[in-house]
Amino acid sequence: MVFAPLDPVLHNQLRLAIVSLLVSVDAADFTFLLEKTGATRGNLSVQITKLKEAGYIAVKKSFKDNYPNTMCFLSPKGLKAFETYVNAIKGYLGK
Amino acid sequence: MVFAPLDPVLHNQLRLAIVSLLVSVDAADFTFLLEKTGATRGNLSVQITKLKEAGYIAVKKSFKDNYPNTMCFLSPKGLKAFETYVNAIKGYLGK
DNA sequence: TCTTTTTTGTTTATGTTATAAACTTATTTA
DNA sequence: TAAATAAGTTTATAACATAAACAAAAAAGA
Repeated sequence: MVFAPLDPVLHNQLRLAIVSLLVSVDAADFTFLLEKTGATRGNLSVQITKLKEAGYIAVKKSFKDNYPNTMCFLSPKGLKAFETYVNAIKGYLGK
Repeated sequence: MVFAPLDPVLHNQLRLAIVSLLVSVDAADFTFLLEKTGATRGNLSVQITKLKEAGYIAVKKSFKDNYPNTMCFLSPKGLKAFETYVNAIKGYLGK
């Protein structure tokens, strides 16, 4: 048995949840992510920024119904990193 | 889809690897864990202590062939925590 | 026998991270 | 026009992860 390194960007509860959501929905705004993850706004904001800086997601800011709207999209790099992470951590989970 | 909280004791690469190993071998000494995980001695020492403090493993120190020997065993609490963690993180990994 | 190396760890130092609290800016409602 | 709501961002700080430094005893070499 070998323990593959775990991508530190994804080995974080909230960032992993965000990317996991984006894999299935392909686009999600700040409020949606807030509701689905149960995170605080501050934490969500920080982790979105980190995922963006890592190149794992793209972020488009606009206005929707007069309010700011932050839309997140998974990038190919993010998808690949997620798949790699999933395979890596499975090596830790046994059987 | 719901994102269960991830036990912070286990949501760490080295500690997860240690517990993962102990699930299958049921007893492992310091040197064995060192080789299997590829960790540094310092990091391994610290994380063994944390797992012990969490009550997830038991540690027996003795002498073997004139050298100190640190033996680690998974506790029932540790096994349960590991199983809970495995189920929890699977909810993040999709499909 | 003396000193150098090896073995088996622990302790410490420090840069990083995760998170909530505080703050911001604009909008709607009373 | 004041208060409340919406949608985020910035900042402060405690906790964490890790490697480097340290320690103590045993073995090997000279």
